[in-house]
Amino acid sequence: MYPIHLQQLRPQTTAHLAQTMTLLGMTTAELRQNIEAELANNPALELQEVKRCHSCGRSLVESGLCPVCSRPHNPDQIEPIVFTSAQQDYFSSIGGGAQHNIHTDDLPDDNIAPALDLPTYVLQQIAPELAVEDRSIAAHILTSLDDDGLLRIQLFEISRYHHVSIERVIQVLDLIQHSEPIGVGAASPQEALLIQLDILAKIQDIPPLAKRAIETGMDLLSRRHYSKLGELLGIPPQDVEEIAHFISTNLNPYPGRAHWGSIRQGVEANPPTYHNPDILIGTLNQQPDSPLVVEILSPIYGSLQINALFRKALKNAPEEKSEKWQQDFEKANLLIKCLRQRGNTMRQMMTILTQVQRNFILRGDKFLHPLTRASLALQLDVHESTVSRAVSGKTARLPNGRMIPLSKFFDRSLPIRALIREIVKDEDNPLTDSQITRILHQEGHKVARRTVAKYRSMEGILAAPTRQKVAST
DNA sequence: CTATGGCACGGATT
DNA sequence: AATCCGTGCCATAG
Repeated sequence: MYPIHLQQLRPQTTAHLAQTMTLLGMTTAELRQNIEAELANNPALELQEVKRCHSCGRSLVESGLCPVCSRPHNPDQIEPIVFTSAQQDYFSSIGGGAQHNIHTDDLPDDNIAPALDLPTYVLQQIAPELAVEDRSIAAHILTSLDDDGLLRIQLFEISRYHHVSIERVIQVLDLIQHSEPIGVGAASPQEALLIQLDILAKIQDIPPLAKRAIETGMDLLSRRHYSKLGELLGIPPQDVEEIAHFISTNLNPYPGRAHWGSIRQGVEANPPTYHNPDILIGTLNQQPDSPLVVEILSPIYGSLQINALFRKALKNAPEEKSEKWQQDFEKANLLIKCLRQRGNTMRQMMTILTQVQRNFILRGDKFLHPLTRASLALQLDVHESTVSRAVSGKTARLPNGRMIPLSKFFDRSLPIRALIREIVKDEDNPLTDSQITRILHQEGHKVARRTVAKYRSMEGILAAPTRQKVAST
């Protein structure tokens, strides 16, 4: 149905097949570790580094404007960033200083950005605006972020450590807080919300009292005591509800946290994890009807190839080394091939996924198209397990900045859960599960009453009798 | 008596 | 083959 012609590469040997499978099952971050390990102990493998734009991570051809992020490139900005030793360890261990972009001789894959973790990601954005002297301050701040992307240490500690004025630290921090994900480096969830709100206010209308609600009624807000909050602000509960809804859909108190959050039995049970995206999905120039742009992030930065010297040496290798070298050579070769294969599979998969799930990506949970891995495998003409592996563990960042696990594309229950959320939101007085079930049936969703109850609790919605009446009748 | 949540079973999915 | 998920039945809470 969909024209895909990327099928040229088929695994030929069992070894090839096996390794392709393992690589496919890996996250970009895991893969990076693997490649780095392989680079370290296989002399046949060589990495040709590529200079990259610090703001968007694209490889750099010449100076001038970066074609992607349209910020000025000039060679001065490309100099390596220097950190104190501890930070340097950190950044190099996560690959911040050395991200590499795979490509092999005949596959110039240049529109692949490196996979980043939070500190590196932010750093790259602010690098162009960051004075060289301030880099160590930025690094200090970024390495001190907690898992939620919040800065829990005191500012004066930083200023004292670097012997600079606190104002300067604040300047740097400000820069950080205003980059993606907006609000990173805030001292508290509250502050993060305020920053986000501020920025949002410049782009669109926001509820007038949203700011005061966050400032004065933060804990009421987070505990969902809307009626009390209403009293505090002097407005009816419906308005509070509206504000709360606005906040929960547009703002994120934990900027570093992946947004898909823990949906387990009502309460947030499992600790939220921050994942680096493996895939970025974006829209071209914000136009709603423009095609979706998909980037499959590459684990390394540079091009991976067989070392030419090694190749030469292999031809007239000493007898006792010959076999070992040959092995190394084949291993390296295999790795490169498999990586290419992996990228290929991912690309094919994402092509279809973005076509099928376009509405979901742009318009939200309600529009998720029911899809199983099996049916996708059929379209791609690959084995089901291939799709399974390609999906497992991977995460994607949507155009609106939300992070979702790739498996969400296959979640049957999602659209129905979204509907339930909506139904309950609009209800006048609490609807029982069976009533909700009836409404869903009218909408054409066949689900059992019991199932509705499950979804409802998954969404953190209380049972009907416990739910407070919203309507002021 | 009604609405819910727990447990467990079977079919689908991976 | 293992796991997940929807569903039915039943006990219990209101």
